[in-house]
Amino acid sequence: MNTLEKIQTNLSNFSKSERKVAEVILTSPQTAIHASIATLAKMADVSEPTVNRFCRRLDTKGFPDFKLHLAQSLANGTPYVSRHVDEDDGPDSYTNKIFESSMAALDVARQSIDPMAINRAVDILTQAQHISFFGLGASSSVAHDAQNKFFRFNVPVSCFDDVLMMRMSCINASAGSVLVLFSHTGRTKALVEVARLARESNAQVISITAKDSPLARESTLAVTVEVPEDTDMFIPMASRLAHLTVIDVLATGFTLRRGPRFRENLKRVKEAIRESRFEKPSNL
Amino acid sequence: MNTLEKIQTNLSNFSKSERKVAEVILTSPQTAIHASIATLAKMADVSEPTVNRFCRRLDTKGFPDFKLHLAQSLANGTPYVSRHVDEDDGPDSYTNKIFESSMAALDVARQSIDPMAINRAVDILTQAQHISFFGLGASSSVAHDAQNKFFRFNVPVSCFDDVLMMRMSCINASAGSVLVLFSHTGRTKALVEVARLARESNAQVISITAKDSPLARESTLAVTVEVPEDTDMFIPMASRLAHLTVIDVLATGFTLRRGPRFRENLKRVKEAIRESRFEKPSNL
DNA sequence: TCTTTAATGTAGTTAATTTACGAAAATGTG
DNA sequence: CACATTTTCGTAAATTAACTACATTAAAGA
Repeated sequence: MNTLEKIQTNLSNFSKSERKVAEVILTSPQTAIHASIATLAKMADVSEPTVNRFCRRLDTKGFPDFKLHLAQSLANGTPYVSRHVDEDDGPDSYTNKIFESSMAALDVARQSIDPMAINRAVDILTQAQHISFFGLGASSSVAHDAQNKFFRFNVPVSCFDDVLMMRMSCINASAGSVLVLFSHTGRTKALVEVARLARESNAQVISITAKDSPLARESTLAVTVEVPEDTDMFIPMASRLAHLTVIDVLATGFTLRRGPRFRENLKRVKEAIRESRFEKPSNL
Repeated sequence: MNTLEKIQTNLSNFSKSERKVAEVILTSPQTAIHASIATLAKMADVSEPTVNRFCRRLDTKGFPDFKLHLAQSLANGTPYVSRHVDEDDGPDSYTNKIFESSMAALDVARQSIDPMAINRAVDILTQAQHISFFGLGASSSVAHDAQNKFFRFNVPVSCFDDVLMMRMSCINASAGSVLVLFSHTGRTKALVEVARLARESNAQVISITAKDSPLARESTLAVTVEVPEDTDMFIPMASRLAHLTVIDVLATGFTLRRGPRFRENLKRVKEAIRESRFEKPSNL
């Protein structure tokens, strides 16, 4: 709940003087955020510490912090909010809603990711002798994408979206093998089983999945991602986007770790594709 | 213009030290709004007055006022700016940059999409007797994802990431066939050729690609998407995300067109997967 | 009415921000 | 290339704002 609404709802819980402060803020919030604690106290006809206590009561660190929160709740220009598609939405409407929900989901995912986990994952990946990407169902395309990306790095990669192949691959895995498993829920039995098998072969298992999930527990390293999934649609949407972005992050970390000379290599890969394309007109 | 964008655009107008401050703020704006001027100065390795001058340069009354503006722009609409990853960025920094760039890219893509093209694409898809998804290279995983999604709709679908298979598939295509081609550039010779072949077989060709590209011209319907691609990295990143989101939009349009009874079907598909998963603890 | 507790204000303390000024760097000029 | 001028930046002092501790008052209960 945003701060302004919070003031509104808690109005009855405040003491007499605190309510005076609340009234002033609700009447002209724009003035409030630019006022000093002294000014505001005078406007509400209370003492400065009362204003301060009022702020603390709203779970803020103090007056300046409170102003920050208030400012944010005032800037309600409908940010990236996940919005549900309605039955009677037109193309224009549902297109926007879905794009906005996707952006909102990425935002949530971003905040939930632990950069240290990313860093450790990059550590492991850079030392890998072979990287395998595994994903089932909707995550199989994510795994394919990862393969495509890391293939460009001139690292031995493979990718499976088939449980039997995964299991066979695990048996042949060794200490230098790194497996990257993608699963939104982290509860797909077959995949959790694969993680266990792989670890029995001393391979390293990195999972991109949900926090505290069976898969996360079964992995050497879990990069946990929180994604708000719109369950109305019964189709995973946002989680793929988040996982793909995690791939981008890992790939970026990988290239950074390898240094500038390595990037020359990427350039050459890209140039190798060029001749398969039609030239762009003149302006470039 | 919001404060964060303003910092981004004026980056070149700042002096050396002010730019250091700008970098710190752009890297972690959330930290910045909660920091004191002293902390921020230390983070940017400049003096406190420099931070203050930086604030004034952005038409604010001073540091506290600046924080207020920044807080608002963080809460507001599109605070995300596409930013390049630096050589010496840490995991925290590049993770944020990439997520933010992705969000910014989706925002640009959203604005560039013509809802009427979406609508027509949905028209065509709902009437299809068979849908094939084609993509090469980085787009092959996009095509796979589309297949996975539309497969749930109980529509005959196929997916190819191999040119020969695509061509064979085109020969066998008929009037009821719909091909969906994914290509960021729209300049991949092989794919443009496939589009032509398909149309010769009277199949409908929908392309998700760049505006005014050879592929767009060769298609029955082009859903054109503009994506700001960070060419520094030599790896396609944002375009896949945008294309996947377009898939989501098309799939959504598809289900809406089919009506509520159709969505019951999706629910059943989802429930069919359930038993392959570990139960979630008790709280749900 | 007295006691106890909660609420509020006063005054002092601490912390943060801003200003004034001077040094250093950068830029332009003879 | 030396010198002058302007811009940039930092140090230190001054100012302002915010917070704490404590005293006082009001309210509630016995």
